[in-house]
Amino acid sequence: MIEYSRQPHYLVAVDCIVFGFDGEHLKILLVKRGLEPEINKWSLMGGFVGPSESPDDAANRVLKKMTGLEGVYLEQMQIYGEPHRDPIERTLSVGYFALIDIHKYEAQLNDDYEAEWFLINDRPKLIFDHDKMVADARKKLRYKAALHPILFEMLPKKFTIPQLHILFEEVNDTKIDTRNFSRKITSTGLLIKLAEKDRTGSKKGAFYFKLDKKKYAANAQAFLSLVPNLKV
Amino acid sequence: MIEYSRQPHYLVAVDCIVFGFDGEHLKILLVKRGLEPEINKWSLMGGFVGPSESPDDAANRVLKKMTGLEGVYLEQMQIYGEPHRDPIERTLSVGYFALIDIHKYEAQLNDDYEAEWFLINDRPKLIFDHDKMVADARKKLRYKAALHPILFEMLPKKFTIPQLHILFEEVNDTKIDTRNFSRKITSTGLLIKLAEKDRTGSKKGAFYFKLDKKKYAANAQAFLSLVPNLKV
DNA sequence: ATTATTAATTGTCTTTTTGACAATTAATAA
DNA sequence: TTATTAATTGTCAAAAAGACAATTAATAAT
Repeated sequence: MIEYSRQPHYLVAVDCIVFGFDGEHLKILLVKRGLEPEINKWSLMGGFVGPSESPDDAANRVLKKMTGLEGVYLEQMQIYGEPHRDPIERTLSVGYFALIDIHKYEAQLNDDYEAEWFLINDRPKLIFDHDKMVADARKKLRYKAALHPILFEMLPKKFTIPQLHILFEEVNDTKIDTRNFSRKITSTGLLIKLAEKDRTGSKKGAFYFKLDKKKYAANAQAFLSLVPNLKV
Repeated sequence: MIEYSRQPHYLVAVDCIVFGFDGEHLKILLVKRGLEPEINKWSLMGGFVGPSESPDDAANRVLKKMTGLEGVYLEQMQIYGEPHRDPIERTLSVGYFALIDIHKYEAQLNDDYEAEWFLINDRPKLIFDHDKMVADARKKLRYKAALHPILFEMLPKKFTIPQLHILFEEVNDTKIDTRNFSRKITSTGLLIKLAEKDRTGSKKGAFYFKLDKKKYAANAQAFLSLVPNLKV
């Protein structure tokens, strides 16, 4: 008969892959680790799950602490639980990916952490199994974004179709036809065209759009097939 | 500065939602819990994660122990980590769902566990948050099965289109047009028609099919849109 | 003032896929 | 030989997808 008391206990942590988009490229937010082992090495932002919080709570707390942001789009990915993934002591980590508007993020000065954005394709080697986590997160982001309208989370409230287009290409690492993309994205009914134009990118300027919040909430779980020739 | 030693440690468990199909209805395999608290109450099959195994290892071990089956289709769902989900001591549980061919399962006599199949829609109340887990698993099964050819895992090696049809209807809790379903499922190229017929269900008999293993392996990650008017 | 330039926006056509719908076929039972 | 039952196959219209290029709105250059 199994008894609770005989069972081993482990540390449980969360690690967050924070994605952002600077208008050109997909980026992730990394921090310099503030504790041994591997102190001062680049790492995902993470922390241990406290006694009175769920892993989801912990992930939100960590994000708040390290980015200053609340109410961030956060999604549980999977658990990383190989016995020796942390060399000091067995620690299971719940991986999350987060999507944030890079412009909202104001670096929080903090003695323990220095956070910095890196191009997803040009980032330093990370500690432990964090490189695997990033790879998994990217895959899952691609999967999810192909079917659900979540990439808006990485754009400002007002955005243009060309911005959205580049973001989709960046996430899926593929070229998408402008005309077909435009048709698809507008046919979702999720976008509301504004009178204002963004004139920073071109002479003609591109119309701003915003999300139809109501329809977005209603369609958050809808499948939308937003990427052509989908193969994941 | 955070130190490992100060951090709290928790029990980590796995719980498996085991789905099966008897030819008519979707079923789940439940066990009578063999330890306090809630001893002898119906529960998902689960167990603690041992010191030298990953959660995936633990889930496979539990399944092997309680069903006698190895190499079962197993998929990590999410972590259940509310602080007080287990009244005795904080335990985080990794939820898995498994798909097995109900006919392969031979009840393993075991002092600690009595396993039994229940109709998914007519099952006893479960302990802790296990009812929530079942609901989540069902949702995820539906989601996954709508896009990936995984339901074959619940059928024998030789199966008929009508069997598959009923299974899809059962999982999605909806009627699917026979003709359209047949067209779609065969157009995947995943099925190989056999010469033999299953004569148990009708006078005419239905041709057996088997999976094209190679194509199945290649398409396991492909999107297939197998369910009409998909809304998840 | 006119023209050149640049990027945003819009449009057409064909092919493929979907969804709605019913007739035919292969066996056994009457 | 006919009735019965479930499996199998077929058609058509609508919608979606994919390939492809012309037009437009602005500014810059002449």
